[in-house]
Amino acid sequence: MDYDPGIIEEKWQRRWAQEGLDKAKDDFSSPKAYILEMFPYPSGDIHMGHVRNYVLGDVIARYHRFKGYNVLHPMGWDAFGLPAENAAIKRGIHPARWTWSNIENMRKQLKRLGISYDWDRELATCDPTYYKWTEWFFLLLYKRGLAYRGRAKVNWCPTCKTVTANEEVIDGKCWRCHQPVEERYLEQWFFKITDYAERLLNDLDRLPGWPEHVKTMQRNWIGKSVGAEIIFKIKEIDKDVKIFTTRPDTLFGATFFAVSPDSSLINEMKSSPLFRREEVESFISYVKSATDENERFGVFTGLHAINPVNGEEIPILVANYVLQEYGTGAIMGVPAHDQRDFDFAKKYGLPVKTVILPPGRPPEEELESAYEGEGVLVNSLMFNGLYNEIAKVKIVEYLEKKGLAEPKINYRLKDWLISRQRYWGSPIPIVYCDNCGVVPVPEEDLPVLLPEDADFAPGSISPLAKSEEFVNTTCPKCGGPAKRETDTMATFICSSWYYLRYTDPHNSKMPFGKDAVKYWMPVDRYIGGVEHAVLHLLYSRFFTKVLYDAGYVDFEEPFTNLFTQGMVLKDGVAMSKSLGNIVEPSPIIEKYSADTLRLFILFASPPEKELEWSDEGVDGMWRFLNRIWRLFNELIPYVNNGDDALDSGIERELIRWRHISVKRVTEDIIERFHLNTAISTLMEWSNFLGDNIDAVKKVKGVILRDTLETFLVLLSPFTPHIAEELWEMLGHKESIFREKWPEYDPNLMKQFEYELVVQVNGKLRDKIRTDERDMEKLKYAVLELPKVKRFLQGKEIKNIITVPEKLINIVTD
RNA sequence: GCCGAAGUGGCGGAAUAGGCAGACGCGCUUGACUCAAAAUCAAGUGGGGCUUUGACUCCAUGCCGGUUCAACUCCGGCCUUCGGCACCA
Repeated sequence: MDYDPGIIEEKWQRRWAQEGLDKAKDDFSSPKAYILEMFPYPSGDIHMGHVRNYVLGDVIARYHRFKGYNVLHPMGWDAFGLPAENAAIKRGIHPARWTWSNIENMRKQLKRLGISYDWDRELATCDPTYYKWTEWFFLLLYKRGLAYRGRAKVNWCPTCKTVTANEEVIDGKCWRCHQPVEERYLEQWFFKITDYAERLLNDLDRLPGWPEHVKTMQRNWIGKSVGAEIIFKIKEIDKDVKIFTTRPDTLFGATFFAVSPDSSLINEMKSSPLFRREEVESFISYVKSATDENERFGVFTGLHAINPVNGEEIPILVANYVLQEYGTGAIMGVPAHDQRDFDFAKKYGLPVKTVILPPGRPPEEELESAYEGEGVLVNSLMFNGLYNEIAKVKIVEYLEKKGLAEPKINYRLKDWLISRQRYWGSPIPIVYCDNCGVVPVPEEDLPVLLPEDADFAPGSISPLAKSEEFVNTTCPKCGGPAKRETDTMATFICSSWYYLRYTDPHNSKMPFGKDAVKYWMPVDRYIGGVEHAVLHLLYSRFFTKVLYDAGYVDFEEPFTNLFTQGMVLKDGVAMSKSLGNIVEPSPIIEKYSADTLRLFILFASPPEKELEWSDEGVDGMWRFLNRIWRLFNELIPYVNNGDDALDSGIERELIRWRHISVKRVTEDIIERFHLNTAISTLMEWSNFLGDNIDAVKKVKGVILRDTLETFLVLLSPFTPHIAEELWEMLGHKESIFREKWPEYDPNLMKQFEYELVVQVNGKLRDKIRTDERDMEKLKYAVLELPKVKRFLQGKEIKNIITVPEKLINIVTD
């Protein structure tokens, strides 16, 4: 009988669903494992990246079920977002219809892969029963003072016709459409994630199960810098201006003062007759149109700032490299100890004043570049001779007493802009009333439903604003006429809490039940792409911390272990429509089988690395599965051999292979997550069986049965269908997935005879097979080996190194 | 520029605690089966040397050096590639 996966896979997928094998049990007393993969955006089809992500998760989930855990392994849809609207505009289909039909299709594709999800817990963020609670979260943040409306410089994507968060702008381009974004000043809704900057940073240290590079990326993004704010007086007008610096120790070296072209100080300086209005204004308009962003430009304003520590007057410049949105939008320029200031000073002929000297450098030496390292203070009056790290503190303390400075920590992280001027998202449950102002929609009135008949063609205003029926409402407070907020929420809000919803997906009273969350959370294994290292993963951590503070959960981090898989490549580059190098999963499944595709994806590369697609590699996996099929068909009749069957060395070998393989596969799955080597172990094992098939047929039935059954259990997380079919052919009525994961016994892994490596001066000279385990005896025996003798000729033995049951190294002079 | 990861056959990759470098798979070569092909099976496959073709020998894990009886593995320095951040004061 030939391996016919079309029939087998359909048969078992149906039966597993009937039996409910993959359902998580709401029995909160047993040990649990929450295995989660990042849910997909329902774009239409599952692609290879999804396959990799979900097959990896499936192996882990199935393994944990074998180990007796109550496993939660759910799937859902990150279903709000722009592509639905764009498709709607292009093809005249309603975003909801487009989305739901994509979900339908992709669910089918995932089921065809045999991924063991608990489909009863499926969710979609665009479903009102879900986004009701997304709105609830908005209100929670609003109540806690973490959601506010503010005017700020924001990123506007002209292609997507909406604003985006800083996290969504990569190299000045929109994360979704890769087009350049524009700056706009707009009033928008923000989440105050900066309130959590310190905790988001510190708690990374409590996540040993996260990859270091992801934590580093988050640390960089949060961008903490410790320093001080120092007040400079403007000489010509009566005005104090704060600057932020991480180097207060270099304060005496400040030779100029600079503000950003967007600084409000520029306006205020106009009151002075000395202000060089024309130069400054033409400079600003020049800088705004300048294309070379890396070139530093500046212009003297005509005014001066007074250094608070020594009363020195230094010129105030407007400089394009001073950022308005970081620190205070003003800096002190210390050319001697900051490379940017140094380059700028050289360009405009500003003085360079050394105030920190590394040991051994004469103070009069002219600098070739800024010295940014440690040293001792000079030219700094009463602080001279202090080590700079100490001076940092002393100078701030000195000025603090005079009310001219205070220690300050700045973060690069900015508040999270969450408004989107688009239709297909969760409404923001806010009402504007002429009498009462901004009024949150009461919880009992949730959800604020998206109007179905909205004109969602994007324009300069949100599509919801064009729906009279939606906009016009009554004020929940005074009952008077009021207007609804017409922006929708960023979709990253929907995905910031979905992992909580899976624990209790049908709860109509709350976003999740306390007991369910307490039992299932945190997620034990979270698997997904590294592209969410900052975005989704930072936002989710933020949400969890807010919930913790509000008393809804008793943990502060949602994902205990995080795994970021590598990308799937074709011809060395990521698969993409524009390159036309996409390999679709479905035709591969049709041509071979789901098991073949699963096996290839797992075998071709370790999970964290990039995976290069190979048609020949898929062929190889297909051949392997066929070999397994034939091997089992040939051997299964012999599992009924009696106990009087031939007892030969092969039995010992079979037992040894079994225990070694169990150990290797188990450790590869759970400790190293190297599924490629787990599979190669199974290949080696099956090669051994195939190479010795005539002898294997003659062993005792119990031993053969144990060999075949153990093999199938180890194989089943990777290729569940073929394993289940062969399991049934071995006479089992119960599913293989109700089995226990096999144990191994190190004593049974030992070879009676083993191979001893013999080296002379660290070079391999011979190998001998022996059952002798006493290394002292072997030490002298190997000296008599002819090959060893040859290399010892005329040399004196200085030492003999032995590694038990492994190696002997003879060292000569 | 700063931070992080990685460099091993023709290719994907293995070597888990410093102990046989190249497991497993792909590809390739040869053979068997076949009218033929496919499929399958068998053998071989890092590079070089040979006036002993061998149970031979030398070289080889990005480069240079070090530690060690022994280094893909540890240490120091460099090179390259990829990823992240980037006028963040």
